[in-house]
Amino acid sequence: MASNTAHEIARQIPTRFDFESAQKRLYELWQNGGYFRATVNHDKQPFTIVIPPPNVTGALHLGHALNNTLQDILVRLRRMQGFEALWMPGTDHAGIATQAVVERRLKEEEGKTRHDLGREKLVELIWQWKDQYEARIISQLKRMGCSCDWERTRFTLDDMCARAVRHTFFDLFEKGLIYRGKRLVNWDTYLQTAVSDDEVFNETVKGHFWHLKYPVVSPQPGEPEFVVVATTRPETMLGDTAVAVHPEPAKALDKIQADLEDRLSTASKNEHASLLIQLEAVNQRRIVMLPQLEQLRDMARAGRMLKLPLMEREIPLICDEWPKPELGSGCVKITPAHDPNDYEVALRHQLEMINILSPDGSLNVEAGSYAGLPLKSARKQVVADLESLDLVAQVEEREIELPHSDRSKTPIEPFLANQWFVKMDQLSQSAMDAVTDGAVRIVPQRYTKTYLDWLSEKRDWPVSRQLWWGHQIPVWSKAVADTQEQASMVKELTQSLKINGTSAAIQVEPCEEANEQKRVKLGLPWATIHVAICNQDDPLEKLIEALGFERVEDVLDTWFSSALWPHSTLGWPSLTEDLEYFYPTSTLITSRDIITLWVARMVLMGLNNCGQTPFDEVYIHPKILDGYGETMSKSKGNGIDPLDVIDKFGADALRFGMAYLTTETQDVRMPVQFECPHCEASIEQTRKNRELPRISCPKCSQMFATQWAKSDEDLSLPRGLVLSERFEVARNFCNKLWNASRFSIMHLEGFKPAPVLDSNLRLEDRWILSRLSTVQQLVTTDLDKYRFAEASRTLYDFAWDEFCSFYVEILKDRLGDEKQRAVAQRLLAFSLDQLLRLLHPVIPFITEEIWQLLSHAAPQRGLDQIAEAEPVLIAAHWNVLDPDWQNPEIESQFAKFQNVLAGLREIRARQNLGPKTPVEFVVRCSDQNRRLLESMMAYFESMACATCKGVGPDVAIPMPNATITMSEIDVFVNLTGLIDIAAEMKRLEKEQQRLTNLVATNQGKLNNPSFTDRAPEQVVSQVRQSLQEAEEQLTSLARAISDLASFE
RNA sequence: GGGCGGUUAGCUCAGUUGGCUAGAGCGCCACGUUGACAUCGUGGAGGUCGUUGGUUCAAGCCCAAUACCGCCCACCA
Repeated sequence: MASNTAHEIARQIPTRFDFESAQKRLYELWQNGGYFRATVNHDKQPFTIVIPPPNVTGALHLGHALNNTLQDILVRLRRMQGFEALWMPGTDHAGIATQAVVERRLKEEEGKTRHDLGREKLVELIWQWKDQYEARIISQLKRMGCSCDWERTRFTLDDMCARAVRHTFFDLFEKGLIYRGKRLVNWDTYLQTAVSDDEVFNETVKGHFWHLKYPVVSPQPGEPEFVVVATTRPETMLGDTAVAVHPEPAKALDKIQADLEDRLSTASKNEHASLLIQLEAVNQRRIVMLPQLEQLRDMARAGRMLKLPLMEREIPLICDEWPKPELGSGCVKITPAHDPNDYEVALRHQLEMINILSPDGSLNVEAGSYAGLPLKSARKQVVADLESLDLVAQVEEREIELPHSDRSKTPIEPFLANQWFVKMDQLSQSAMDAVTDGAVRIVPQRYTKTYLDWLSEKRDWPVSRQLWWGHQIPVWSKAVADTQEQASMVKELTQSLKINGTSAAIQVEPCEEANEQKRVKLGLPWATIHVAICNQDDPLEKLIEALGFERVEDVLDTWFSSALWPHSTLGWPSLTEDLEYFYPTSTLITSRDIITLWVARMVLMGLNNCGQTPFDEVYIHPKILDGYGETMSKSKGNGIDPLDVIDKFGADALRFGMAYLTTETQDVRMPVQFECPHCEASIEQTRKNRELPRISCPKCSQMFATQWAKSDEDLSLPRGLVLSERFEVARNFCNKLWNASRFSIMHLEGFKPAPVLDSNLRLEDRWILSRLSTVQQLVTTDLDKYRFAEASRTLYDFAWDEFCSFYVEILKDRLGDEKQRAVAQRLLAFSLDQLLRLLHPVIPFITEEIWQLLSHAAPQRGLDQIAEAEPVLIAAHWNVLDPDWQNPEIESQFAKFQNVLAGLREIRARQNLGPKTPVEFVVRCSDQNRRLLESMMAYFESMACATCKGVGPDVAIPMPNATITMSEIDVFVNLTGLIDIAAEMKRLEKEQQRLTNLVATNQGKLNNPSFTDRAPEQVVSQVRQSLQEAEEQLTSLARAISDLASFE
């Protein structure tokens, strides 16, 4: 640019913000400038956020957009406030999820399973996948404007995290807080791994309820020939090792009855009926079933046996409290290896546990002739065989809640396996204390209950996964045959290898089968010796492997490494400067579904490893749902891609939209629309059309494809974007800001910086400064308290309704006046500067762009002190304006001007006057108000095309007129030659009605002695004042009405 | 079964510790476009705050009951 006059610069500013090119350019400007970098700086206070690491399974969705927008808003705010702000980025290896995705692709594309590849090859393949998706995720975060310190980017499986994982594992192992045990696990037969309870969801499916008859072995006279048991999974009967009956059926029924009666006494009407029905059922059962159950109980006590059909095995009838006498036949078949409750029963009664399932979901040798059959066929076969033996008493149709794996979406089979656990009692307690003591504060507070309830169960955490993708458990194990071998092996390890020092530890796990005979019969070892090694590639590994130890194949649950995230990313276990300075982190921003899985575990691991909680505060943000209140997901087709929103509306609009929606409630609804790629029409998404591969646009009748497009024909169609109109608000806001700034900069031609003298400030200047200062304070406290929606709303209203609609409009006049221009320019540059700072954390791109343009036109600016503007807004200071500028008196004076203006505009609209039709008016008011309004006269002209012909207590009232009455001010618009009397009369009468009602309610209040006696004095006087004002206005109005009537 | 949210204008949502006439955006209606912005401007219509009862001088807000919608946890041989 040869001559950089402000006007020329401004002329080059397009009327619309070109966000696409600006986003790229500005992001590079920030990144290359090193503004995202955070380093230890003891002159500053640290502010740290660790990103909830997104899974490397795929792309970011709208939930991520929300989560990361909020984090970036806080980080940018704190950076501007002068904190050393660190936002630690990274991704999560997401064990099961990622391996599942890659395996599925391997199957689809090459028809191979992981076993065809082998562990090493598969892991290598997943690393490639990870690189690709990590890059994609990071580029998405960058496109959103996230100001992470990218040089620190971590991955939960990188060397730094691996080191932290091994140290943690070793520490817990050494303390005896990690152990191996045989447990029923949720077996995913598709992925062939155990999944935790948290990775299981229930789905209601249609199923059957089979009632099976087990013959009693040599029944005595009077005894039944069969015992009936019911099951939804008949094939599991092959692994039955007992049938149980309640030891005290009568007592149990009594208790149930007592409970029901207890509840009946406090029940609501609705419950009442259902309780009565239940009571009746218990009574029935007492009559019909009790004798039978007692008989079975006696048989069980006598040690009677049953014959397990098909397997021809004798199994005992036992007494246990698990079967509920009020349900079914009152008897339960016990399948210890395949049902969690039965497992507990088996432990109590030392029953044999027969696992009939292979890892791939087919039956194993324990299933006798059914071995090799997949579960489904086994079920059919078992039922058919039992039917042919007439051993099926009954089959019911029934809806069954079936557990499914969250990852593979296939049914879960309970399965007995060796697993590793973390003992939770102490650790949980420490994490509970951290929250109850206030060391960690959860916002909104209601979520502390979720957190505490879950932890208080103190259930041990199963941490092993039969996967290849993850941190392999650093344990080497060896079975020993007897106590001598055990002793000599332990001796060997401790003496010659000096294990049990700082870097390796031993655990001896005795065989879970206490019965020696059974143990030998089952071929189980005497004990297993486990050695955990702390450091990677420790030479000790080779040495113990030479002794016959084998490394545990399992990997750790992903959440194990995630739990270390706040300190592992800062260098723990080394006591780095970073760790010392940035830990504990300041706040964690996440969604509520991982409060237990992640937040709680981070707290307890942080306490265990660092002795300090990992963060001071946790903010839980809402979930985004579609217009039907359903969660968004790609599999439903209602997911909005944040990149589509960025492409269509810009990153700032995405961010503003997100912040604007972040209220205190649990969920946010976002109606979803397709956008026709041909005509840009917006088509409301319904449950039906969101499942279609192609949609015909109702506006232009052309077809477009959706994410479901599979056929070549559909794929050849252009794809319709999935968007929400809720981002339009934000886009429009950005546009408004852009154009107001464009106007401002255009009018900074000839700008000369100089301090603005107090005497030069007009009412509107004091007003905007008061508002700016107030808004700055409001926004700061709102953001401090995570009230993102309120902060955004305040900014939106201020920027649009006050800065644009009033201040800029008013300045138009002064900018056009040579005498006033210089001061007006200084004020305009200054207030825009202030506004941009306030908006920057939420909408960083557009504000930075305007900042740069503003600095071209007005490089030095200020109010009382002139200074060079900071070169980039991202590094500008947040607090500039003195709170002393806040002035309620000025604001209320300005409100009078606004009211008069609004009144004039309303009359114009009512009289249907074009914007250029001039009108004249007079104002009747006190001298004080006269002085106030006189200073604003020019603006009535410029903003309402209205000329004032007189103002004061004794002005001559023009006739005919239109009147606006307000407190202490009456405005009369001269309507000679213009008047639509009927319209004006209608308006006046409506106003009269409103005031009459107001007078009536206020009078009613004041006539009520209990109100005047009991309400606070302030409230009473407010009502008195309101009444007085209303009455005065009513008087003026009555006069105006009669005048108008007489004119007619 | 236990817990947690929600129900305010046609739609999506605000509404601080109870206190003047319950607000916004979108949509709708009317008018308006040679210089910041039609992604705009000005004005307007539109609400018995889910229902019932209670506390209070005063309830969208507090209490109790109830209906519906949603989420989480547990359990169902």
